[in-house]
Amino acid sequence: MKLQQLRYIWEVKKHDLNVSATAAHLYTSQPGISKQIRLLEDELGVEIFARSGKHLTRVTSAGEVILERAGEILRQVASIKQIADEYSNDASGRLSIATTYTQVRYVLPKILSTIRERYPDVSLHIRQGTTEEIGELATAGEVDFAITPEVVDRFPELIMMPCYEWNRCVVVRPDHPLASTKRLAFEDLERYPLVTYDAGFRERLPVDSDDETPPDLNIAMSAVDTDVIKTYVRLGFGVGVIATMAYDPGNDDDLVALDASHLFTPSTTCIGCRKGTFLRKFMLEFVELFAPHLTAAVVRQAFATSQARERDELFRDVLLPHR
Amino acid sequence: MKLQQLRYIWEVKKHDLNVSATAAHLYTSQPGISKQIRLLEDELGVEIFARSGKHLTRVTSAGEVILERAGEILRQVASIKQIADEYSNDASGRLSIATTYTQVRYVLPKILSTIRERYPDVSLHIRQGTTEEIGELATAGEVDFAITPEVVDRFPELIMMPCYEWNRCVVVRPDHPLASTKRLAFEDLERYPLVTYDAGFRERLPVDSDDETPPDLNIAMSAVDTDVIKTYVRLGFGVGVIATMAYDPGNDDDLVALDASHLFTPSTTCIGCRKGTFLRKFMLEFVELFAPHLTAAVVRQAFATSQARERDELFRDVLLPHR
DNA sequence: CCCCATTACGTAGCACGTAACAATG
DNA sequence: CATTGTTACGTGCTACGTAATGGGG
Repeated sequence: MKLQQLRYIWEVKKHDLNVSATAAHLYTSQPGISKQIRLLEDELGVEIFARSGKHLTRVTSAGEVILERAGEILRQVASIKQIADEYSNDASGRLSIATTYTQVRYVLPKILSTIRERYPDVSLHIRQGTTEEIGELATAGEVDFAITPEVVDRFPELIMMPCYEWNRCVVVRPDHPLASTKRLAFEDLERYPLVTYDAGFRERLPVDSDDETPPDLNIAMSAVDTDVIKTYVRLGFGVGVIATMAYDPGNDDDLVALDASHLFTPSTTCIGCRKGTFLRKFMLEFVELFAPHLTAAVVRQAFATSQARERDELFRDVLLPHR
Repeated sequence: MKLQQLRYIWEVKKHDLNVSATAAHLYTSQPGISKQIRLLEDELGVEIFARSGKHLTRVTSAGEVILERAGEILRQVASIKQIADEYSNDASGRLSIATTYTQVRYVLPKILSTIRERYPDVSLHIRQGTTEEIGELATAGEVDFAITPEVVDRFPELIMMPCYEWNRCVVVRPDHPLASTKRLAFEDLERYPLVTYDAGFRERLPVDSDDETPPDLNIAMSAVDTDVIKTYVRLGFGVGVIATMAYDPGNDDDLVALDASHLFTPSTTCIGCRKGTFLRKFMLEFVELFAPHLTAAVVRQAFATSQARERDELFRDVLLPHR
């Protein structure tokens, strides 16, 4: 068994069992991959991929389990390289983050600038996606960190750590009837068409209602991207509901922002990464810059705690003094 | 990075940094190992072993972390082979167990005979040791199963499952004053020298005393091996305290056995194996033979539950109908 | 008929073994 | 001086690339 063989089966699966495409992506020949897979299967005495004639049609049941382990091995190999890099040159490396548009656009710039200053030799890689995609990227080990604008617990391989709570605000054109409202009421929002984040992208608007009446909101338009929302608010499509941190007093003063923190339950932004990830110095610094209570010590402790419940307790204790 | 290189550094560490000895054990040349280790270190840009002159003196700090990951990789590789074996020929393979003398001698024979009948092509491997050694063997992945005569929670990598409770009995020669005792009292034991299991081997005798007075027992002799204890009881060294299951009515009728279950708190025998172990069909059958409530479904669920507390609850529920 | 995996074959690289060397205690 | 790791060197294996072959949809 060779590491390359494991890499090959892993990549072939990732490329939907297309060996040619895999070969192209790995800059190698396709017969080479074919051969190595066959050799591995011969050595193990089990087919990993089922073939119909000359096509790989599906992963066998044995293959499923083997691929899982292979993935784990490849991640460990990657982490060994990280470890080596850390000890040979702790100032260079790679930091990859998957998150949402709002984070990239409004929160990360300042933090990543600081990282760039401190670590000019660390290359930064950002990927955007839905909460679901972010979680999957981190689970697959394709990015180091997942930053989600909500608490997610459906990725058991990830250790998610709460960073900060955020609220929503309402943005309207200055000529909109709501523009002069002092304190926004929920009924105000029901009267006008809304423009806000995609349901499912972020969770549906979490309404803060004591009575259990379902909110009768009219979502006229939704987008994944705060700037798109603002644009359509500017065009008069309706009332925008966005994250408070996405209102930029400098650039957005052609819009009126109204606090809506009393209308919606606050959300919690979380940062997380895969269990077993080797955390490099600059990664720990990044996390601490992003959420000052998540010091290296706290993060290490969270990683040492295998039980989600205990981690929750840890974070509760750590967050308290920061509120 | 090659799998062999990882294997080499792992083995060299295991052989106390002696490359020559490692080479001998792996039936390869020692320059080959030296070279591969150097190559790996060059590739990673970090020394894994610190050298003074021509001797490997210690593992570097980077090496510590790397070796940990390397071990994990090697275990995953082994488990891939297990998986392949399971799918290609689920009736042949290897079953290795680390446990104490009493288990090997009095409990396992019947169970292993059944396994041998059902799976004549499965080779069986038993290793004996103290509770500590058993746990370490299983943690290192050198045996599939650890069977301990007590509950141990100091091996976080192991998933330990309770099997059955057992009590102690007292054995004496027929001419001993206690031989005709109807119901043994604790004071009876205090009057005579005792021969029992090594303290530390099994935990010290767990005394069932309502009053908190420390027991005033006179351990005249201790051994790891029940047969040794019996032998010395036969020679008149004193009163033997052994596990009930270790009294064999057929062979031991030259000794008188007295129930002592009311004098000592019962112990719980546990079986466990390393997290992430791929459990073969015959392994699951073995576990179920050993502890009928630990069916394949229960074991799988235990493995799927990462949190020790939740596992405890699971076992509590599963054990109830069996008591 | 195109796409794709397998087979065939040649080559370059490398892992491994033997032998000589160096350093340590 | 014995033990142990490193360097030097030769060889056989094998991974990989190119080219040709064969099956499926």
